[in-house]
Amino acid sequence: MSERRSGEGQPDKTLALLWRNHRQPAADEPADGTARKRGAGRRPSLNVDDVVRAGIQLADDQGLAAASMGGLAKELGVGTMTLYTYVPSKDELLDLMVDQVLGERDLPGPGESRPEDWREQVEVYSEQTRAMFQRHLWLSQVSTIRPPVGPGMLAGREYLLSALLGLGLGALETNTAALAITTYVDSAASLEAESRLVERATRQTNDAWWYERNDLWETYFDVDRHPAMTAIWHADGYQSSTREAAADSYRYGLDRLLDGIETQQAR
Amino acid sequence: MSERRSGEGQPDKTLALLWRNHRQPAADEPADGTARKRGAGRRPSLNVDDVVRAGIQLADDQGLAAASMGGLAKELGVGTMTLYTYVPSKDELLDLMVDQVLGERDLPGPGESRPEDWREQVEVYSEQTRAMFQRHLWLSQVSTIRPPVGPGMLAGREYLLSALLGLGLGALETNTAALAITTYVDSAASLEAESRLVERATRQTNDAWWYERNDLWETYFDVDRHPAMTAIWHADGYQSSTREAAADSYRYGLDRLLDGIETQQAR
DNA sequence: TCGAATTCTCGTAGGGTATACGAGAATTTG
DNA sequence: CAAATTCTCGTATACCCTACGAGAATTCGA
Repeated sequence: MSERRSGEGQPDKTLALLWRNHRQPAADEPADGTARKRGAGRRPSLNVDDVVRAGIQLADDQGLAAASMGGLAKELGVGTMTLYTYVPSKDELLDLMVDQVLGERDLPGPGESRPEDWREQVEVYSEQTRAMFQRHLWLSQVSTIRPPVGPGMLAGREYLLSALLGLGLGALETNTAALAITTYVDSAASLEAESRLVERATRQTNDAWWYERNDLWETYFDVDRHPAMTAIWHADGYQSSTREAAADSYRYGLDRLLDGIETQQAR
Repeated sequence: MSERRSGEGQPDKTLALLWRNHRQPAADEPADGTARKRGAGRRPSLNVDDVVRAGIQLADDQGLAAASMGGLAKELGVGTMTLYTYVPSKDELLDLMVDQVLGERDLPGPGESRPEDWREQVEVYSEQTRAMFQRHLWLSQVSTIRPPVGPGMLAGREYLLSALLGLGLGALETNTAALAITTYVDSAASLEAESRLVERATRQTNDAWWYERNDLWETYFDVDRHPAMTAIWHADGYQSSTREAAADSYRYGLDRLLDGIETQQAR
């Protein structure tokens, strides 16, 4: 791996793989990387979808680290290097896995029925994205800086933009708002998933982890240096459950963000 | 490493290391893990701060992967295992590095001068945090689910809470709002840093990366399935620079989030 | 029917990672 | 000048990804 998920190879091949099940290129060329002339030569024992599916399954069940090329090959009952017949590299496989699960979100396409209120439409995006992260906790460990530009990712972007278009904000502001919302929603959902992952890996709840550090407050905490925290503490501002606090702050932040965007409408 | 940064060891030792330069425990016990009785025995050639400083430096210059125990030891001119005299594990070293840079943010403490407007105070937090991520890009690769509970982290939390206290929102809502703000600010700053990191590692700007994928639009993009994206495109809603788009959306999202929180005040 | 061409299969080898263990070196104390 | 104490660090283990190239399977053309 270069450093971590670059997608360096040839972009053409990568795109062909990502869009392999959306036969758009009407040209007679087989677009390569997905369809072969099926003539001479040994028959393949797998196909790309098999590998992607198995990768997702393994990462779901045993964590992203278990979805190594070696582990995956063992799972599929082939030699490690055989996988490279179907997928050019581990990075590209990860791209395929990510776009696959992005596409599994149940978001209405153009023309399909959806809530009337734009805020409720954004809620749908938020809930579907959170659910996706919960189903596939390993997503929280994957960089999204250079996302797989496949059908799954594009469908998500399309839906969110379509939800905001009704606000009549102007093209540039609509796009900016959509970026801000995805930054918030995707990041918060990712943190939620990462939290569960850590709990699973350490076999310790985050509440228990904090509890273990309780003598911090007696031994090291200096009340004079932390008057605000002390005030909140005495006013019962801290919730007992880390998970609930995170969920509440997520909902609160999203609602306030949408409040703010709504106000721009009347500007 | 267990899986990724857990902080499993004994919490007492970990806390003693984190707070090693804040001599609070007035008891005669040397709190262990940081101070020794300095009697018999070979003299140490380093101390904890040396190791932490060198770790930060190396991660800044060559990336987090280069700051391995082996690489760090070479840098310091000692054997790899020597480092374990000063630091119990790689995970704990990372905690120390993180708390160190968290503490480097220039945030006014209690009683120190600061802007009057609460929004400007939040801006200070935002800008200082962004600058920190830019100085130490590797922070974007470190999990914050179980942060180092040291002086640096606590100072940041204290400052943000103190900025929000003036709003008079009630203890619980104040805390929830602070969590929402850190989620947004820290995540966005982290994404910004990660973006630069990827550009550095691949020696390719993100704009160039997108440009390489331009024939997506001709070859695979289906206008009928993506009317909203198409509309935004035709209305010049897309910016040419990825970096600028991210910066704009960051500022926009933070402003709208604070708008929304401000409205709650009058409720 | 039988090369030739094509395509898939996968063992080996190389350069990384963190850290448990235990022997040896350095220093002070009695 | 031993004994006690503390720091130093080589070795060994078990992973990771993937370049390379030899071998196996299959079909096509003559």
